[in-house]
Amino acid sequence: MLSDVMEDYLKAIYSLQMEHGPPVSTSDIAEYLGKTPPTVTSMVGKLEERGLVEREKYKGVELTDEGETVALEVLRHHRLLEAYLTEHLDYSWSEVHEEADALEHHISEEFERRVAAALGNPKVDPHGDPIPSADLTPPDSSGLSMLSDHGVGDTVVVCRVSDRNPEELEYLSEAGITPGTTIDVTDIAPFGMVTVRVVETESEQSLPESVARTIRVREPDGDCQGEDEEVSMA
Amino acid sequence: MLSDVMEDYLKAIYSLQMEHGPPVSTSDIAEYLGKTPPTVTSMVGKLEERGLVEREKYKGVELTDEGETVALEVLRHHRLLEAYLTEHLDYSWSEVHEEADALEHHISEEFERRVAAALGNPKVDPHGDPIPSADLTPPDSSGLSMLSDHGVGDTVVVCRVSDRNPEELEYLSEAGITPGTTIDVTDIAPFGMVTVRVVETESEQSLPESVARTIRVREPDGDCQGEDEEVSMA
DNA sequence: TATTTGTTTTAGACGCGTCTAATCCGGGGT
DNA sequence: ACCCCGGATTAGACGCGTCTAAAACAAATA
Repeated sequence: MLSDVMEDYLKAIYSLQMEHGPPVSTSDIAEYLGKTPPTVTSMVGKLEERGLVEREKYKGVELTDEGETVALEVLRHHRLLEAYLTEHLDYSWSEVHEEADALEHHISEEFERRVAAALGNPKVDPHGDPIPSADLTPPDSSGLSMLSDHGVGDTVVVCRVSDRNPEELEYLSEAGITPGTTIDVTDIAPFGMVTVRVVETESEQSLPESVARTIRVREPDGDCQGEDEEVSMA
Repeated sequence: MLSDVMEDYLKAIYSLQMEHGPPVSTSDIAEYLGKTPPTVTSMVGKLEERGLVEREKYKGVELTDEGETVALEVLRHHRLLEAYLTEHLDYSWSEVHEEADALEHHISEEFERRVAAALGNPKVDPHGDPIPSADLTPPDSSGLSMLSDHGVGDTVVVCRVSDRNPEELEYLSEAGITPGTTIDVTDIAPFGMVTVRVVETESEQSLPESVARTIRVREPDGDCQGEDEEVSMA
């Protein structure tokens, strides 16, 4: 049986792989999880023994298929919980992440099924992140780009925002930038500031590039890979 | 911050105190939690250092007020979860205990509040156990007796059944013995078997004395201390 | 009172997950 | 080709929660 901590490492490695692709460095994992690099080295050693990651010393680490499956399972729990809390317990958009992090390791398969059923098997969570399906096949996230990769004049639709930072989330929520929102890029300052116009509210918002990098968007005519806008938000 | 494990010990000591009164012995705690006595001795030492229990060496242990408050908090979580799972996620009577045990340590105060609100602040869980109030004052369980303490001819109403054993719970559920049920004691065998007639279903059931001890009952005209039959069961 | 019996505690060990301090690569610059 | 520096790993420690084996104790019995 895997410990909660191991699951956290696998989830972290998965997320980092999604962002920068493998291999994932020791220090990136350490930073992501708030641990020291030696701690990570030691833990990664154990994950390797268990066949959950592949490692090349001094190079970095990559999930095996088995490791990825575990990560997807945890992620499924996390995102189903986020959706459930939002939908049925009146949580706001920015409050759910922490709660889901605490619960994701401790729910049974039965609970997972019932929550999924109560939600009607949603495909995305309230942040727009895809919820891995029950069979844990890797979701496909092609067709999405980072808002920060777009230039002035581009019009895009928001698909996902990162759920890692509650303040950021709060801010975006205030600004009306949520999954489904259409935005125009109106200005890019040289010092890493992106200004956008939110089409729905006619308001302009400036975002630091660090935030723009966490916002995934698609072309106006495209599809967020897990299109299913039935999950509401507060 | 208290660990999950410490919370489990406090909860166990609380339950044992409810059953047999203080002091609670090392071996009873060990038995209850499935640990060895030396493990319990060591843990109890830590709880004592933190002021959560009072201990007399070789005698036993008793919760301090602070320790009791922690136990009640955990118990509140547990029982709210049991009620919620039964009410909103379609769990059956006998399935909820394990799930609640896994989750009780990991929900936030916010979650507790929202679940309580979603249930309409119930006073008892599906097994009939009183849910400690939000202010964590000790619930009063006077007026209840054990079914095993009654004699032939007595008529009583079931208030609570223990939630610790799923099979037992399953059996009682089948037998129609649930909180609110009225039963007559029709026979007591010398080898520890109690036979009762369930008034509602007109059926007779025989129960080993060990089970009869876990069923709390009241006089037909009395009140289960947390009377509030709005929590249903499956 | 002396002994036996059963429970409790002490002693010592182990794995997990974490840390700090020290050492060890390896790639980039001179 | 050499050195240097930043990131990675090893070494060694610690607290937690657990165990087994051995010692200490209390209470009942002879």
